[in-house]
Amino acid sequence: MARATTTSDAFNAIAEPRRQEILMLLRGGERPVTDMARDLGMTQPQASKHLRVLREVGLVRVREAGKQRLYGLDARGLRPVHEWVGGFERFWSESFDRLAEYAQELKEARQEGPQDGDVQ
Amino acid sequence: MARATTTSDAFNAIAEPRRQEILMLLRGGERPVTDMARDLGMTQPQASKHLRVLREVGLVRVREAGKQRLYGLDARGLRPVHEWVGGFERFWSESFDRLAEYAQELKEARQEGPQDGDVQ
DNA sequence: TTGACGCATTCCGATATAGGCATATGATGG
DNA sequence: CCATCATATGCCTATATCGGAATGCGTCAA
Repeated sequence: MARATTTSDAFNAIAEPRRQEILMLLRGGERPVTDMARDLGMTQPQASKHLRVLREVGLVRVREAGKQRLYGLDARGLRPVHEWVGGFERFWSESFDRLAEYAQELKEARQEGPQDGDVQ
Repeated sequence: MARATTTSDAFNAIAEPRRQEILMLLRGGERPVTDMARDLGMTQPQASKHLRVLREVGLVRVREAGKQRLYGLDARGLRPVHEWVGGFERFWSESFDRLAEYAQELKEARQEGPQDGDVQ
């Protein structure tokens, strides 16, 4: 098997830096493809492809306006992501304490038995 | 080119469902590899590989304990992700309203003249 | 020392990108 | 109907997975 499809969910879709840029840009309002491509320093096909992915996971929507296609943000799909990550909030707050805790455990372990240490 | 490396940052690392499961499981405290593999229904090599990725992006740390290697959560790396996604919070709240808003803007724009857009 | 156990790594195959480039498709204005 | 602008797609290459199976390696107990 290979990696999960970029269109499998919001997590995978926003993993790409370029797509993150697009989403941030769209917070400023709807915009046509070529404009975005220019502002973000990418080619038009590149922008179109990334927008396609974002569209497939529902993070952006399109609206036809004459020759142009205005892409707009539909951030609802980011909410689940925010909540999932938020489920770890208390852990990154405690991180420092926990590190100290581990250091402590480490010393104790050393005196008791053989040795150990942080690997990595 | 190919997709960004899974170890390039937390965004890419947590895009994998299996790794999400691991992180969730680790909220319960440190655990040895085989235990996790069993509980999550994956092979030991699979668990080891995913843990390696998580280790490389700093989302977990290891501690040697005799034959075992205890993996523990280090959620600090998730904070930036949470904040980035949080930057869209007001948008998923307004989503519905904005859709209506856009429809409105659309009509107005049509009567005025050409078009433009918010240029960030 | 030997064997069992816990974990990491390596090799393999199938797959899905991301980017570059060329081109097809659509709508618009003469 | 034609030329043009705005987008979407198709094709191609290099690359990095993910899973599976086999194996290497360090630790522990008898």
